[in-house]
Amino acid sequence: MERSLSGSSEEEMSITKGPWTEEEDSVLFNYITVHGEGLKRTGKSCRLRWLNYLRPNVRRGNITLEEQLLILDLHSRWGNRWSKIAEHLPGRTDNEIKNYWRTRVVKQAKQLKCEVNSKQFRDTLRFVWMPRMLERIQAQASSSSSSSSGQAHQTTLISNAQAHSDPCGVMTTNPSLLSEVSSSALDAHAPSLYDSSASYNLMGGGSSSSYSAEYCYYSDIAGNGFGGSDLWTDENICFLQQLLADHDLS
DNA sequence: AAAAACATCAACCGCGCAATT
DNA sequence: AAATTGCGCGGTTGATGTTTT
Repeated sequence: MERSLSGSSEEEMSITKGPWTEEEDSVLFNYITVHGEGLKRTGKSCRLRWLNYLRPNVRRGNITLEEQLLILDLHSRWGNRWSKIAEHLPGRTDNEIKNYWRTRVVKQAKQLKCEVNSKQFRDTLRFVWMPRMLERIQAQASSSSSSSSGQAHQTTLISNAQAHSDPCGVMTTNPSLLSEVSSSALDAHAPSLYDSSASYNLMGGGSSSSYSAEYCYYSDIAGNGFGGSDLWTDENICFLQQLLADHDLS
């Protein structure tokens, strides 16, 4: 499998293998001489501590809306391939993403009494949560653009969100992060848990007409959308429960 | 104020693959 | 070619912090 190959980034390409040189032995020997064998930790534990905590540029906490959106999207393609997903979120570890998924997304599925992998819940994420997140991201971008340098960024967001008609085009909003999505969306090798004809089209039309139409309906009854800084509010959960109940009737 | 319940997140575990002996 | 060792992954646990009763 690709598992162990997945870490084939530049840094790891330069890893030295094979017999140790005298110089390497010397470096290791000097290091241990200075610092001692010290830690009563396994190599595995040290590695984990370094990767998830001590490594420079590692980011923890406050997962942004853009990151949440990206996680949901990439998870819909790759499932629980946490390390692969993490490659697309600079500074985030697979562990952190996994935790986010379990503590936030799985929790919400439970509240909605859905299986997290059920079509019902995946569709809810896809056609309700993700468009909502996108709206919020756009709203943030436009509100922050009134000051300083946000102007160009906002223009990009809006033009991308409205111009793209290809599947997942809506996702190509943030030049820094979300461009990852569009490139991976074009990757023919990327398996998707969803059928390939579906799309994130918010405006109706396209190949996912039934869900797009539903989304428009949801949008109407949802009024101005989800408020607050957290999308996973009680209010929103109630809304979704209602939504799913209605959906069951049809 | 204390206890219970819940949420979060760092760390551990076992497995499978790859590299090495 | 077989056995051993090392590594990275995903699943899970448990300690700690926070909220609710």
